[in-house]
Amino acid sequence: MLLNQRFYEAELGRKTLSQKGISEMITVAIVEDDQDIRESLALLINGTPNFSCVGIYPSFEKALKGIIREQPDVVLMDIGLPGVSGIEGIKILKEKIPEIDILVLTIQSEDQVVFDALCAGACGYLMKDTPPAQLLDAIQESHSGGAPMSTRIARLVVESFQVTSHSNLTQRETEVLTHLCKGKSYKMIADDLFISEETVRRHIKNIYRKLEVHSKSEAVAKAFKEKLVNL
Amino acid sequence: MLLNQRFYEAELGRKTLSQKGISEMITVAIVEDDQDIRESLALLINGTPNFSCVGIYPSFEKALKGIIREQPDVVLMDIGLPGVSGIEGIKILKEKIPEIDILVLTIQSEDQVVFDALCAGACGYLMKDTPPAQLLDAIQESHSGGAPMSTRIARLVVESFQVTSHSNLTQRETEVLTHLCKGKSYKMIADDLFISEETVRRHIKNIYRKLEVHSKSEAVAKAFKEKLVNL
DNA sequence: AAAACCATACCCCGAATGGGGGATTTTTTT
DNA sequence: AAAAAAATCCCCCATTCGGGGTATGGTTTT
Repeated sequence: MLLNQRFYEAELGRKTLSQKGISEMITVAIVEDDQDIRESLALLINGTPNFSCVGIYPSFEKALKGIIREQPDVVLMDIGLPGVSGIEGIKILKEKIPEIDILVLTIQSEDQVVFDALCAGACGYLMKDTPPAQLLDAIQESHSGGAPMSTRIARLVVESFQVTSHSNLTQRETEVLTHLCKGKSYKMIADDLFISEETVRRHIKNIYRKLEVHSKSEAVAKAFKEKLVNL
Repeated sequence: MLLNQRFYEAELGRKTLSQKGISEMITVAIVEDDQDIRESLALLINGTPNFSCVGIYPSFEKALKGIIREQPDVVLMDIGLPGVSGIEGIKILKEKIPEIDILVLTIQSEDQVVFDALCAGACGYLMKDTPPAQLLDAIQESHSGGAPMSTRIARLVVESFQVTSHSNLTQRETEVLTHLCKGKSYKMIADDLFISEETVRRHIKNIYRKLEVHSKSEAVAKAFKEKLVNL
């Protein structure tokens, strides 16, 4: 059977890791609404040396109490849960147990979901098609202070740092916007750029038109969100 | 000279393979000022099937022309380079060849350097103590659209998404600040929170005092930079 | 050469903002 | 129960800001 086949391969992989000297017992809790996946995961974890599943739950509501009691090292959390969403669950859990490592394991890969999960406090993000051996590695990695992510997710996260967004602002306008983002007033910007306050006003008018905003705070907010400036 | 010899061989190798139409070959360039490391890396890469080193350079200045000519798939880049820094180099390279994957390989692990490198356009960040096998995996991973990072770096990156900073703002003040960060006016905030504009004004006065700022744009800027709000 | 764009600068005016007071009620902490 | 903190509301006033014009000189594109 395919499932058992996977487990077997995974365990082979783990043996290799064991030989490398990784020998701490890692306790894991699972929050996953699909029964098959949930139980497969539990089998995988309990069937692997140095891994122990200390709780399997079909929803966050049912998980919270047990997780607080068991204090597992790592929680495998689905996102698309009934009732309290995985994202909300992560927030709540991290508030109760700040040092816990929450590893998202889901089929959802929309950018916003990924970022929401990480903002909420997840330490890693894996797609459900992750092979068993890699999943075990990822749990280990989470517990070792890492942040395992599926290939595409990792790139997504890294690219979020890059200022890609080319607005249609001119160089001077970008310069003025940068000063706005430092909280400067018209007058201060004028002094910094050695131009008249009226010119600053003119640039800002154009910036507002191009960004479709109507105030400094809105412009600053947009600049930060869309990474229009290099501070 | 050894360097030229290797370089020559590398180039020959690549051309031959290209002619044969073998496309899974990953071409790599190395920018690293330490000669020992540089040559070890080249040996490792050239000694591995499907990897080919198509240029090794001791500085960015010496690398730029060759990299543009060779168009390698992946560049292994040190940060602490003489002359043009690795960070600057990444920016320049990504501007010239946007699709190139730049993998930082360095001993520096200060948070700011890591973020600077990623902002500049690096697709991954490895410490120099990465074992050879993992380094090769990381190069492969970079080329497959991933973002390989050393354990600690990955966690650092993921944690950067989390709103850790607990300011001394009250709940209501944080709420008001959140609305400011959406670019709302006093009046709009008052309407949203069902309180008078005067109360909004009062909250904002207190926010300014606590954040030590004197305008909306400054407050918004600080809120974004220190992740005081959950947008 | 004409047109378009950019950076510069000025005027007017009403609305929004920031800083200074003071005050009451509710909630939380001690 | 008392004290402290938080949230609510009000007034005054000078400054800043946002939107509406207009204009000139320089560059770039067409």
